[in-house]
Amino acid sequence: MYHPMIHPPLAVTVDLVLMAVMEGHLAVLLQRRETEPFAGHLALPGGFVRVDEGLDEAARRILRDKAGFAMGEDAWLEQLYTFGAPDRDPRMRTVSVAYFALLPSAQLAQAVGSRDDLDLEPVVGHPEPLAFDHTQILATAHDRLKAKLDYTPIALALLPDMFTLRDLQIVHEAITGINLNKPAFRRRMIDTGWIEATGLRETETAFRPAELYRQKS
Amino acid sequence: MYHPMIHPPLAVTVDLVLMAVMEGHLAVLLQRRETEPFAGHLALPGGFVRVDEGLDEAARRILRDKAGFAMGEDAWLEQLYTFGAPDRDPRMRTVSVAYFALLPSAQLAQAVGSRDDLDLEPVVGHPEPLAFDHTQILATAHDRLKAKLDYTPIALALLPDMFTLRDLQIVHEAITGINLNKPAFRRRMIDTGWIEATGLRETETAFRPAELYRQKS
DNA sequence: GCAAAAGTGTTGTGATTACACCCATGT
DNA sequence: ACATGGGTGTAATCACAACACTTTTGC
Repeated sequence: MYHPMIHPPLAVTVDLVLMAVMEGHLAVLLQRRETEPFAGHLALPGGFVRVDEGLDEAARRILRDKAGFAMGEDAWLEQLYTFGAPDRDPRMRTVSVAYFALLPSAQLAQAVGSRDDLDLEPVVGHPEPLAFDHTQILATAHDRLKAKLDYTPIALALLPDMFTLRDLQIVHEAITGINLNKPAFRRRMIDTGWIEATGLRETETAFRPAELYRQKS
Repeated sequence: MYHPMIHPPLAVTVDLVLMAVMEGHLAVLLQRRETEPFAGHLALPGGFVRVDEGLDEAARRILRDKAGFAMGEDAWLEQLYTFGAPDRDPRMRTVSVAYFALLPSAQLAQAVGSRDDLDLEPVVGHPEPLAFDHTQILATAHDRLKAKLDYTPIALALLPDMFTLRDLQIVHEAITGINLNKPAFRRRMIDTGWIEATGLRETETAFRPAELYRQKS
């Protein structure tokens, strides 16, 4: 059934779409390529899957390499889609299992600040074309994020442990690009049961401080 | 960056979850294995991805091999998820890109009838464990199908070109396992805009014949 | 007390369901 | 005529959004 001569094995990679919401805009972590092909272009971070590690494991390893050890553990990480067009990498036939990961902006900013090769770019209205089929991968990740916003607590992965309802609304607006009605949004979020009030308040605010919420259970 | 010695390539396969609704029950196409490992177990049909073909292309080739040429073209085919645990195949490290495909029951029954090695089994309450991680792949496919039922016209892929609203309701009930209210279901389906009345009627029915609908546009 | 943002009450609308009923057809 | 399933009308419920309003805080 299986003959290596007839069915040569392929290179399998993981590409990572690591996103955060910074100052009201959805941003993605990119890496400037120094070698051909696509030298000088921005690309998603990625790497080869090792023979003895699973796909999720490989994705988490790459996440730790880019965002630092501490962030790797509790970040939202989810398989996105697998891209395998024969000509997607001019060097060789590769199949790339794309993952997307979400981090609070503070953690991602800290990780990027300490590295020269990493770059945060806006997801929407980004002018520069990415290397390989990474523009398509990024679009797929953005679509998936938009779709899951309404029926999963995925947005909470983009916020710190405690956050205000306004913070949460900003995250939603950044991802969908749609401005939401404040009272409707508040009640919709509270009704989901995903979050609970802490009893604590914002500090160092110019005006009335808002209540801090946290993820439930 | 890429050293074949350090990053040996992996075997990449496509596994196919080919489903249909037969007599009110969701069924899946399985193949009895004759060789080790898992000899005698039922398994999803699959095959290796060739170096010069894309993933969708490989999935469609396998679909044609199993269901016959004519069906391969217009069947619903969609990438499901990629499974790559290091020990999922005891022979070697393989990464399997799972696809799911949908066919009208008449077409699938015809394809299976002409082949001894193929078998249609119910998806729910199937007692026999499948080979490899195929039980998990099948469960993932069933979940995906349930989820997409409400916001895509995916159920129409399980029906012939013309069908009654009762047929469509049976398909929905078979997939979700939930009995639906007839008038509510009718109107919900018509309001989606996915289907249109043809003006034609069922024939050879014992009682009042129902109107035939077809997919719009 | 004023500005600014947090938070709530009220109403309207659209989607969906449940139930009851009428309609059309073959025997 | 009647049994059977197709198809429709009506009312109740729910989710959600829009808007106006009150409340709370720092200056």
